[in-house]
Amino acid sequence: MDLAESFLQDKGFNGFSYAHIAAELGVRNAAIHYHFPSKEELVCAVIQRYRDRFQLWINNSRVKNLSPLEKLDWFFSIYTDARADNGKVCLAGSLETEFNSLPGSLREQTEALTHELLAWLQATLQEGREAGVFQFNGDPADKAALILSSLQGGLQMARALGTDKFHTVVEQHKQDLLASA
Amino acid sequence: MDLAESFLQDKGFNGFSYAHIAAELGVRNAAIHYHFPSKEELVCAVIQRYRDRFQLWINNSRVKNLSPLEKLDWFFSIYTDARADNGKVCLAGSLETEFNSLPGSLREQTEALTHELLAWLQATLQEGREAGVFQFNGDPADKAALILSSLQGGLQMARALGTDKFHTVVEQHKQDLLASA
DNA sequence: GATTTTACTTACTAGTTAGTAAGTTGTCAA
DNA sequence: TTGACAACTTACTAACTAGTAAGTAAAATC
Repeated sequence: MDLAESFLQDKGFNGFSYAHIAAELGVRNAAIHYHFPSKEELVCAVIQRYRDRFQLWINNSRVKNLSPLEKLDWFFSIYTDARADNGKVCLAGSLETEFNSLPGSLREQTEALTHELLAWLQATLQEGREAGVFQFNGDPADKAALILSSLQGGLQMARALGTDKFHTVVEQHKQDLLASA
Repeated sequence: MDLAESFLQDKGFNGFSYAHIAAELGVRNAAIHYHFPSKEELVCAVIQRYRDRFQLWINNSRVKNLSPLEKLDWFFSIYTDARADNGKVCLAGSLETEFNSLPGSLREQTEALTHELLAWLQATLQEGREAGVFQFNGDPADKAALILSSLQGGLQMARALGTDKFHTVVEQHKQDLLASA
């Protein structure tokens, strides 16, 4: 599952095969089919684990007790770390790009994951604005969609243009949110 | 080439084959290999055509004489139209997601295309700010990267969450840029 | 100690992939 | 009228794809 997740973020759903994972593990194709009968089930389990992990994180007191700005920094660090790890891309973003060639259950998982990321970001933005730390126009839900989409897109853009381009996007977001009215 | 471009935006580089194009055209695989010996050459030609088309557009007086706000609306409309056309995704964004499994020449093309999109957006933002129409913090290059990344990411997110989510992202950008200081 | 279960292996299938070689047909120019 | 060429076709290859069936060895259970 670690390898599947890594390949997903690296090459996309259509970019890796059982053979790639088997080779890396030093086992045969069939060994993976034993644990995950179909590719759909394998990737489904990977996304589910990713979702569970995110829920665990945001419900953990170590994140829950952070200030809005610290929460945002923590969230950004997920993407910065992904970028630092061989230019990996957000799992949700990778799946969305291939959404139209994805089996049904994976579309649902992708949708659910994206909703969960957005919901948390929206709540954090709202919390920060109410605390007077963040400034932005309009609905927190819209600003959350803007930020998440640009994080996902930024990771992809960084592959063509380098890590710096991604860091400036993150910094620009912070500058926009923290600019005094 | 039209079909290849469409498939690229729909399924990604690893998501379509010669057979898909041949079937749609009612010809055999080999007929496409006759015109484009390798998939790399086919996709390379598609990106080159896309780049040429963009250069033609931005150098055409119909776009060149537009106001900064109208230029921005025109740029956004490229993405809105793509979204409206069966949920297609930005060509640059699609290629960047699979960047790590792309042949060398396609990486260079993707890089060049992204640079050209960014450069035009940056110039337009700068022009708008100098004309007093746009307000934003920091370097126009950074704001351009933020906007482009969120357009690319937004198109992908819209696949999972629907067209509305993309429109709110576009509206949010306009609101941010036009907000009186 | 016998039996079941787990985690594999070897060996395979049917379908798809990009790509090639050689033959066919229609058009157009000399 | 001939010949060249463009645009295909049929027929193929080698590699890869997800997925399966049957066999095996070790560990856990009874």
